[in-house]
Amino acid sequence: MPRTTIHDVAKAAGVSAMTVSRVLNAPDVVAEATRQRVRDAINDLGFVRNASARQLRDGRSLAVGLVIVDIDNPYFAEFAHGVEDAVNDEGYVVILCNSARSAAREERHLRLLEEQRVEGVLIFPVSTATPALLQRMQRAGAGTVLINHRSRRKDQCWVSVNDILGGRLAAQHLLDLGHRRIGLINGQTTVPQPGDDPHKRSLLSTIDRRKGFLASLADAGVKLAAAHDVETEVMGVSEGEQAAGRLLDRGKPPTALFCGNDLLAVGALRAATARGLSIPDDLAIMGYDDVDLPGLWTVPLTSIRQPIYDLGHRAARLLLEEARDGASHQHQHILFNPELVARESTVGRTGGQNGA
Amino acid sequence: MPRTTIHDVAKAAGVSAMTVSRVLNAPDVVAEATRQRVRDAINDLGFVRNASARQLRDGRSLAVGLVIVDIDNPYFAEFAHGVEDAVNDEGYVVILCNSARSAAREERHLRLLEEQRVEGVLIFPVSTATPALLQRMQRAGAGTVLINHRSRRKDQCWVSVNDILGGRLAAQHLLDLGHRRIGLINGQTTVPQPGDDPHKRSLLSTIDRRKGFLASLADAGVKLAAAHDVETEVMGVSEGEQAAGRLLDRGKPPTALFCGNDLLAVGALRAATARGLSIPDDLAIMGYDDVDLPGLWTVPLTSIRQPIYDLGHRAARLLLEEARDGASHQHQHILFNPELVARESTVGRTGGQNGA
DNA sequence: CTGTTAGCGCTTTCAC
DNA sequence: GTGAAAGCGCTAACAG
Repeated sequence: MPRTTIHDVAKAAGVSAMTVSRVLNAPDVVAEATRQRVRDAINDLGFVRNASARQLRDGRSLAVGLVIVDIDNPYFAEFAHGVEDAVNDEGYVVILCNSARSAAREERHLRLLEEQRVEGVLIFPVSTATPALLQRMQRAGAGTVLINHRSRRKDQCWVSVNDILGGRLAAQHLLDLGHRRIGLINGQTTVPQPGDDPHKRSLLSTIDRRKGFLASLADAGVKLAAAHDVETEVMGVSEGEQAAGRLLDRGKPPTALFCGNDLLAVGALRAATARGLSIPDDLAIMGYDDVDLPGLWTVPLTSIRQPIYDLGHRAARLLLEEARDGASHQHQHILFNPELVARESTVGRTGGQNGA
Repeated sequence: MPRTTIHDVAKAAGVSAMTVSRVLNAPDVVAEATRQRVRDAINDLGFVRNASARQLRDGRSLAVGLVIVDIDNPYFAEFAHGVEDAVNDEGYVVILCNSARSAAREERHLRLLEEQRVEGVLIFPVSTATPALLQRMQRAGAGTVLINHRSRRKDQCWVSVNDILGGRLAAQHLLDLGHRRIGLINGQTTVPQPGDDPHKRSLLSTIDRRKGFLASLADAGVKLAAAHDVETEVMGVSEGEQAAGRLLDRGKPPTALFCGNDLLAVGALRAATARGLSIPDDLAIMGYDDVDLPGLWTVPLTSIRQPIYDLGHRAARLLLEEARDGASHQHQHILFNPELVARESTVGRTGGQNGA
């Protein structure tokens, strides 16, 4: 059952293919009567135009690629949501690629996207080879926007959240509450080297959160004790629980704990609760990301909120802009500011000024 | 900066375009020396073949569409994960569409997918107009697989989870524990009518869970009191909390509660805890879906697990199969079985046989 | 083993 | 206002 083409429609309406094309793309230049006849034929035959053919004709593709790191992480779902909304408004379609932190998968995906001649690529880069691959696509006219990976190069757009500021906000909040013995549980923060196994590389955001946190402590003349400074390989609940346990079972435990993401913080809450500590009186705990954790109702968690949906939405618009501007495009670097959301896990039941 | 084409490569390697094409698609039929020369040229020029052109040539598209209902729901993320893995293995790409429960968006997405000439569509249908749209795509050779929507029609593939069985498992579990006064908190279960506002329509899965639950109670000669049978418009935590509150504050509250999904169950846990009830001694609570709720550590929740990733993986493979078979395809209807995961919220600290 | 021809469905350009 | 021709990049079918 072959597809109806523009020529079938033309024949049915007694016009040329060109006229049908015009009805589709510039209806106003076609005479009213003709236009109606063509429209009827389109409906009768159930004609749907072929994107491949249009694309082949004029290069553009009406699709953008989105390469994320972990599809099961709600963070990326929310980001994807923002992207989808933004590009659909413009009639584009999103090709979803889950790199799953594998450099090999990421490269394969990029090749597929390149074959598809997508208008652009939004990517949370994993592999160190990625920027080079992206450059080829850029030269061919595609847009590229890196997310949460402030590239050293000035020749690419990126959109990111100011994690240094986020780290500062966290430290400042705990300092304001009077804490002076503050612990840190975070992911690994060795500076990534080009040769590193991508699976093991530290995320820039993790490094920056620590950096901002330490800077604010230093400003206040407060020291982070080595014993209160723990890093975990994976930033999950059980790792947070173990790390907090080690930290709490030592001589002089901290009175407050900043965790590099919310899952670590949940683990810490769990360890503290298991030890009979009262939150936040014995130990204040805060996280980062402000992820929605529907199960977490016993102790609402103070966190640093990132505007994730907005990040996705803005990045997608930037991408389309770049793809349209072509060579004349000025690469942009957009930095979103995170904000503190104070809840019971640090301020107790009384003072939830920002609580949700 | 125009793209390198197969002809540029041909010229550089001193062969015809056809030979380049063969190196790409059937390397063995090309002489070793020629093959190598062509490969070198491909690398030197950074050639990447154009999917639109191939597609236009032979109809096939190397892309499938995935239309989901709520991208922020982890359920769909896990499903998408399964789909992505399955189709990537075959060199396909996933076009992600978030209908957000809007019939209008869904229809628009389907049109875009049709224009893209995707090989097939995986869809959690929302609009009642959808089956008809899908039929046109089927006639044009695309595969279509409906998820969790056992179509009455035999002319479409579907993949689904046996929610009636799930409801039975839940009831049986609570009955086995000796409960006879059992409550139900569920989403709305009015049978959907074609004319209904899609936003208000009950999900088939919600209806089936109830159906199975009631059937097992009936088999055991146990009645569901009207006062213990509550439906909420939205299946979220706060709705569950309210519903459970109403149910618990009445005369003779149930000793066990089955909730139509895990979020409702979390709300119920919350309401019960707020009233000083001990779980599961004063009240046993169970949910459905077995979603991963990282924040929920105080009372691990008994639930009914759906093989969501597998569902996505299987559905995607079925889709590709259908697209390849063409007219000779036998439509398949696959029903997965859910399983009980017993945890503390019903069996207490001792007997977590399946606990995670 | 390799090359030539033709055409997939659409739209830009130029004519009428 | 409308039509005819040409070509986007690729590959099946048929030579050689």
